[in-house]
Order: sequence, then structure tokens, then C-alpha cells
Amino acid sequence: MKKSNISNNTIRRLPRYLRKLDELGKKGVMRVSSQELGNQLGFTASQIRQDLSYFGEFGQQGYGYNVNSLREQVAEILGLTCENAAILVGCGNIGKALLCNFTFSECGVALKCAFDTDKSKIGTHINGIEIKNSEEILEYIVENGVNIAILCVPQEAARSVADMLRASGISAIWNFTNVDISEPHENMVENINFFDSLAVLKYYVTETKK
Amino acid sequence: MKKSNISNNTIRRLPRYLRKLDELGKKGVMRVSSQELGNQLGFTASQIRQDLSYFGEFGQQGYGYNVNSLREQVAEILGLTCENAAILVGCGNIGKALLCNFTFSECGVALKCAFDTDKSKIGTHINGIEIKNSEEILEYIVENGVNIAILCVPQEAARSVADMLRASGISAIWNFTNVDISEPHENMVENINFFDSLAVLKYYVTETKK
DNA sequence: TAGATTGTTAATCGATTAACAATC
DNA sequence: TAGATTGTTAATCGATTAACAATC
Repeated sequence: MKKSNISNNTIRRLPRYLRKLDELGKKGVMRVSSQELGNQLGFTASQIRQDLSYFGEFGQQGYGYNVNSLREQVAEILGLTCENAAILVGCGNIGKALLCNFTFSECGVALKCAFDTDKSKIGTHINGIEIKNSEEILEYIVENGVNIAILCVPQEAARSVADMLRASGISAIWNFTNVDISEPHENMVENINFFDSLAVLKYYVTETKK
Repeated sequence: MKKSNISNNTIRRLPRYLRKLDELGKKGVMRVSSQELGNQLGFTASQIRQDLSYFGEFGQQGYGYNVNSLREQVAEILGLTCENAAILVGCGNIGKALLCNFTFSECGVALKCAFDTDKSKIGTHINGIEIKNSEEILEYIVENGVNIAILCVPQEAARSVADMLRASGISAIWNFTNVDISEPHENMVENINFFDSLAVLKYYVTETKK
């Protein structure tokens, strides 16, 4: 039973800690202090210690943190060590990019299958994942206890598909559609929004030129 | 000369305001109050008025905001109305997805060409954009005054390509590589990090189950 | 005019940083 | 032991919210 009063800012820093610890581990570094980790990540040592303290005590006075054990514990905190079943909806270019390049297993996600409305794609496989008929989504989720849906459909379809996914009782949607779907439900939605990201980049590029 | 003391939080809300205003405009809605806009976006009216006030006065007491004019002004603030030349580096699945699906012109980005190291891709076109030899990147940036590089190369290549891009004097990198490249330079980097995003989603999914 | 809603200032709330006793 | 570094509490800083005079 974790405390849910931990700030979203803290949670969003954890994956960055994890990636750095992974990198250090692969280099053979055994121990790291909050100071050193902060230097490498651009955070203060205080912030790292504060963030970690919400979850327990992982270090040792006078020594710092063991890189590998901290890495494992952060992965544990993020829930990456327990598996969730997922499906991918919409096998256009972005869907395909995820299917081909993204290592779902590293995140504790078991990608079961994908869905599309295009008859010519149905029944085929991408990187070992079968593409099924979108009409079967609801049934599939219920029968297979799917927790996570990855939404890669065209913008026009985003809201109706999101509603349908919710009706199925899914726990979370990873939303790649550039459309806000977080509306009424208290359902978990995590957005990857290319437009928002590029707009922010444009702001800073334009600002520094003035 | 804009104030650079405006918080990143504020900047990141602006694209969401813009998308909602766009949606309202397309529906034919002429005016909107900060209250109504807040309701639809899940922000407080105060926050919206506070955010906008950093950039000027866009509303009218007793009336609210004109949807179309506010939309235009937010686009202006974000720098979407002035054009920047961009190149895309790495034409794998993600690169291809961007080339095929993303409307760069809506963001004030003129995508000039793409680059890859794969001989079989060089000289071909994706969605009208030519793929050139990566060896020509540096020269191309300098000669064509390119401001923005979109980094879609494999993880192993991320840092060396980023360093090379910086050496060319580029203003900003839109980074899709899941690798942190913001290290020493004060160069602008905006990240789209699938791993970080899915890890955060997993945290909340796992947390609510306990 | 009366009602509505802005832009802005002040109050509150939350997140980050600094400091330090505990201790390896 | 002495030096280093944690975990945690208190101080600071910044961001959000509330309130309200101005005004359309």
C-alpha cells in the first residue's frame, strides 16, 4: 500500500534516475553518492535524497548507494518488475514504430496483440505480434485481463476508441493521438503528445532569437 | 524581447490552451470565458488568466475571450507563426512515422530533408521529403541555416550525433532517442521519451492495484 | 444600468533546497 | 577514529489559487 501523496514531479524523475543507474551499472560503477548522481543528471543531491526518502532507505551513511541495488529498487517502485498485459490499437506508422523498436519487456509490459480496422492488415504479424480485427477489442480485453491499452489510432477516432476502451474496464491508456482523452473518467491516461512538445521547443527557439 | 522568467509549467500549458481553442473555433464557438476554458481543460480559471497575463491582455471584462483571436495570439506566443528550417536525422520507424503523419507546417516548422546512413534509403523520398547521406548533415545545416534537428537515430548513435549537431551550431534538438543528450551544452533539447512515459504509467497502474 | 468577467495583487499551498544530527 | 554521506527536519522559494477593484 503506497502513499499516493507523492508528487507527480517526483514520480517523473524516477525513470531518469533509473536510466542513469542502468548506465552506471553497465559501466561497472559499483557505488554512487547523491551528489555524484545529481551532478550527472542536473539535479541537486538534496532532491534525489528527498525523492528516494518517500519510498524507503536505500543508502548507507558515509558510502552512498549501491548502484545495482538502487537500480533494482527504483525499478520496483515504478512497478516495472510486475507484469501487465497490454494491447496496441492502431497499426499505422507510430503503432508500427512501437511494435518494431520499443522493448516493452523492459517496462514490465507484456504486449499481447495489436488491433486495426484495415482488412489487409488483419491476420498479419509485425515483429511477432498478431494484428486482429478491431471489432474484437472489447471481448479480448475482458477475456484476457488486459490492463493497458496503447492508443495509436488516427485523431478522428481517438475519442470514440478511448470511450470504448474505458467501457471495457481497462486500467490505463498510453495515448499517442495528440488528442486529449482524459475528460470525464478518473481513468489513468499518460500522453505522448508530439504537437505539445514541438510547440514548447518552438517557444524557446523563438524566444532566444529575440 | 520576451521575459524569460516565465515558468516552464506555464509554457507547457499553452499548447493545451491552443488545441482547445482550435477545437472550439472549429465548432463555431465565438467566445469563451476563463471559467469555461478551465472547465473543459481541467484547470482553474485563475490559472488560465494568470498564465495569459504574462504575455499581455487578451480578454475583455464582462465578455471573456474571443476564441479565434486568442487562438492566434497563443500561436504567436509559442512562435508557431514564424518559420524555422528543420531536418530529420534517422529514418527508422519513428522517423518514418513523423515524416508520414506529423503536420510540421502547423507548428511553423519547414522540414527540409531527412538523413540516414543506410545506402539503400539514400536518394529515396518519404512523403515528398528526400533522404540524404548522413555524411552531409553538417554541411547542409550550415549552408541552409537549419535551426532544428529532429533526432530519431538508434540509441547507440544518439550522443555522437547530438554532439555533431551541436558542433554545427544548431539551435535546438527534438530528441526521440530515449537517451539524455542535454549534458554540457546550454543548447535547447526537448525530449520525447517513451520509456520515461511508460514507466510513469506503470507506476500509477501498479500503485492503484495495491 | 446591472451582470459578468477580466487582469492583478495578496494569500495559500506545495515543492525544492539547505542544514545537520545520526551513523556507516 | 576521522571523513563521508545519508535520511530528515526546517527554511526558502516558487507556483497556484482566491479575492477584488476595474470595466466592458
